[in-house]
Amino acid sequence: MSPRERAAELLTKAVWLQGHGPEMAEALLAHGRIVNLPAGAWAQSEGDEQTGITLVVEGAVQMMCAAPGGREVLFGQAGPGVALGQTLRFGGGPRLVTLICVEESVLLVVPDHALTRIAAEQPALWQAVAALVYLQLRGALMMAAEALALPPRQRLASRLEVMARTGGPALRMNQQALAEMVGLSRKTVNFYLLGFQQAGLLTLGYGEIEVRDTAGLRRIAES
Amino acid sequence: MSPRERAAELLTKAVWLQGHGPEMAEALLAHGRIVNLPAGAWAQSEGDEQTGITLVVEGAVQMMCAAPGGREVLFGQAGPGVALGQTLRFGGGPRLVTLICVEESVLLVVPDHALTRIAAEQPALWQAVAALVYLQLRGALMMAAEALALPPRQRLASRLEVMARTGGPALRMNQQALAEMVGLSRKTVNFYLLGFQQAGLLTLGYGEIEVRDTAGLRRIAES
DNA sequence: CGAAGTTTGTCACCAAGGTTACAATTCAGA
DNA sequence: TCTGAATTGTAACCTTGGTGACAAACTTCG
Repeated sequence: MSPRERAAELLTKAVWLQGHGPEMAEALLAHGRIVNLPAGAWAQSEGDEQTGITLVVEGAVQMMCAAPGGREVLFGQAGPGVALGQTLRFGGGPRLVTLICVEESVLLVVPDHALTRIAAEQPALWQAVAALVYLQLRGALMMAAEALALPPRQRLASRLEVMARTGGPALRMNQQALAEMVGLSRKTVNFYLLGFQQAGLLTLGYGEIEVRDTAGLRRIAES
Repeated sequence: MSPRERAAELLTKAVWLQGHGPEMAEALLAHGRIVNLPAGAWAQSEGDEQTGITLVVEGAVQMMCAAPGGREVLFGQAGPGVALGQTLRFGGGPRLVTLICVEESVLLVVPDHALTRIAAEQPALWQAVAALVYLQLRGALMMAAEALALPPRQRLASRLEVMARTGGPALRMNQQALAEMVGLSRKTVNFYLLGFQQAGLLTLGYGEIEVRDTAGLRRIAES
């Protein structure tokens, strides 16, 4: 299957496009651009296309976010089907999220001006964009709440459960990256991961974590 | 000035409504409802009006969010001018944010069905909603990044700086609430606050914090 | 196969925040 | 004015996660 066909399939299944008919997905495909990127590449780095909607079609990207003090905080990893919406129009300031490919990836990029053009014919596009941003808001808020209120072990379990649920049970990331995502040291993450493995909740590999029992992880997160 | 006039003034200044002309603010006012609530009251608790746009006109509300384990996490406080958009349409699940008045407050509530009605005449409304949600997303992401990456002292300074910048220098909240918002114990927060006061960055009162030097707080947050 | 680089598992030491508790202060209402 | 509730300031003790370092295991590429 070609990347474009794959993107079309992902768009038809996207929650934020439900109820808008196939013509909107087609418009996004028509006005968007398929981008191939090698591992380690920065997405969204060229010219005015820094913002708009980005859909991960194949591969995986890490999501980084700027924090005070010039810190770049790794806060998540996204696989095929995940879309990100961002724009410079509202509120100004620099780009919110930076994407970095952790492996060879294919993205569908629909820049701001393309969105404007689509909206000229399909005003409902903004409703879909609002839905997309709202989904991201939900995720970000949950993450913030977890980071503020959950103790380390529960926090780790919760994030593993979320990532396994949204991106499949096989998580391809090393423990250093995972540690950054939950705000802990690698040592601590390793310690708890070994415990989870002992309990049969997951299997550890080299640069990989296979989640085997999401319900069990959720139970820990809620404890 | 009547609450309705005050709401109109706040709407005309709202970032997320810029570029949409006065008729959109008027429509929100016309289809919205002014609600008076006493201290301690739950906002958004009646019937189908649980979601939509809520604008704080007078007073102050605390924002809570559900975390795993039935925990309700206090993550912020909003004063006049702050708007919240949320909806049950996308992604399902329970309401994202719960509002509780910390003092007698006046809110403008524009429920989902009213938004739909306004959008029938002004399709650009969804663009404004997308902008509003995007503003919230920015805030939530920054909060998550801070919670994950900043050490306690920097985290506290950063949140104080943000709240002083968006809601005025006089923060009316006790140290217990502040501690929950930054994910620390009251003891630790009290310790750092006394240090900040010593450095002349703020003044502590009974249930109140007067920020005097936001630049200084930002310097600490970035250190 | 062999070498280089990455990732994991582990250690001892240490700093730092959490817990629990209590006294002092401030405020609100009778 | 007086009383009770809420809030702040503070203490001792203790758990727990961070730091820095290093060996072992794994992967990859020549």
